[in-house]
Amino acid sequence: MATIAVENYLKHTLLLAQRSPDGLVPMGELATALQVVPGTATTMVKALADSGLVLHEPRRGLRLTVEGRRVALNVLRKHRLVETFLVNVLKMDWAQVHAEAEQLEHAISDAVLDRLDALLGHPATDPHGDPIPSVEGTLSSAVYATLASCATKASLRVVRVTDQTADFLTFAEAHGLRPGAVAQVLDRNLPAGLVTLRRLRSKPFALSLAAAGKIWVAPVEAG
Amino acid sequence: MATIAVENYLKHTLLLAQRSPDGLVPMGELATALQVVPGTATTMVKALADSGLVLHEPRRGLRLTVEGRRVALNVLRKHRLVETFLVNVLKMDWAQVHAEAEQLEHAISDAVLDRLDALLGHPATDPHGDPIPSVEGTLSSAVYATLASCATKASLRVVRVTDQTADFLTFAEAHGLRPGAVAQVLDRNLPAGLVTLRRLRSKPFALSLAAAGKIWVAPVEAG
DNA sequence: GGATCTATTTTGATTTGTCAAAATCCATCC
DNA sequence: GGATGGATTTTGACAAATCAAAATAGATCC
Repeated sequence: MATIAVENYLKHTLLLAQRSPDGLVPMGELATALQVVPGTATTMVKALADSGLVLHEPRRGLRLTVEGRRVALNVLRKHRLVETFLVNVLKMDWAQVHAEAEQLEHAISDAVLDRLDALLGHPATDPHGDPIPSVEGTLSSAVYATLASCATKASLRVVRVTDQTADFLTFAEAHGLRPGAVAQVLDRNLPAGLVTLRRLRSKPFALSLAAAGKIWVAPVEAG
Repeated sequence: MATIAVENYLKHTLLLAQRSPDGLVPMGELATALQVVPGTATTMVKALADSGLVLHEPRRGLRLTVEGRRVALNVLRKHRLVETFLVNVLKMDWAQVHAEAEQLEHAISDAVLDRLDALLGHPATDPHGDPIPSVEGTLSSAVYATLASCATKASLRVVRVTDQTADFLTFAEAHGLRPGAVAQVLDRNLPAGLVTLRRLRSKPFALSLAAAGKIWVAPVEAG
């Protein structure tokens, strides 16, 4: 069975590969994500390649094999279902649950995972709006507009918050910016790098373009 | 923070110390419990002693320090609350949950532990009847009679099943021998090493003295 | 097309936890 | 009171994962 370190390398490779068109992940990005020095990543990736979990293209990067992707998706599924459990059942603060899930994702068995999934009603996304991989190994890759790129004035529904930092999530929570919330962009000042926002019946407030880009939104639908 | 290995050494030391009047645990017992060779236990115990978690009395054994006991109780509390959660909430088979909890006990934070404890209604024992250490670090050490030592004919309530082996728990479950069940010892044949038992309205059945000694019982009380 | 810069790899060392097997201690037994 | 035997400790080795720092490969820039 994969060690905790192996699971982490594979999970982060999957997450980084998602934002790269060809699925090739540079060594440096992986090392940064895992908070190890580059040499450590090289050593480990070579070992993963020997185990058939990744393909290593020296000096270019790595990509997951089918088996590596399978393992990575299973870990990600555990992570996101655990987060959902911690928020929906244990009522924990969504800013904390990422750190908790980083540990638990390596400790829960597939049997427990299945029970949790059933208890939670087979959710499609976690509390941050991140898609939960299915048992069969499919992962939604839907792309949405963000508060930095969407049309102004229209009513929009928040669908995903793509920054797991506790500080950012606490800020978002404080302004009601969690999946399901409805808001509209009042103004976007590019030179100043500011977006002005209003939630239903609340006071307008501003946030940076960088922060706004982390909030994914969709048009509000009937019902 | 304590590593997984350290937590396991301390937890098993606590469990073994409970069945020793002076709290001294022989090296060999610890090594057997942890499934390591004796030399490994010696090495590790010396390291634990350097960290102030145990006292090592060379060639005699080891005992927990106050700090070591504190850590061990916290791990044991996690283990038993997780087992309770897995059985009571996720409805898992009580024969499986010990193995699951062995992993999870090292991955759940104190914050999650507190929420779990509240969700479960602050239980005093786990599904096997093993006492759950309190947040304050107290652990019931109540001793009961067993089906191998109790009076015959009297109605008795099962309070604890002290063998976490999946096979044994499956056997016990099949005969309804879980905490709360009521049964009476019909006969005890010492030369044959057999105990004959009957649960309310069920057919009598026999089990070995060794097996009977693992089932703890108390007099049935009114209500 | 050579100098330079940056990302990556290599090298050597460290920590943690483990095993195999040899050495040692100590209680006990004649 | 020395031989025996079982538990414990010591010794030397190893695997996994990491870091620091030197070496190297590639891209880029005049």
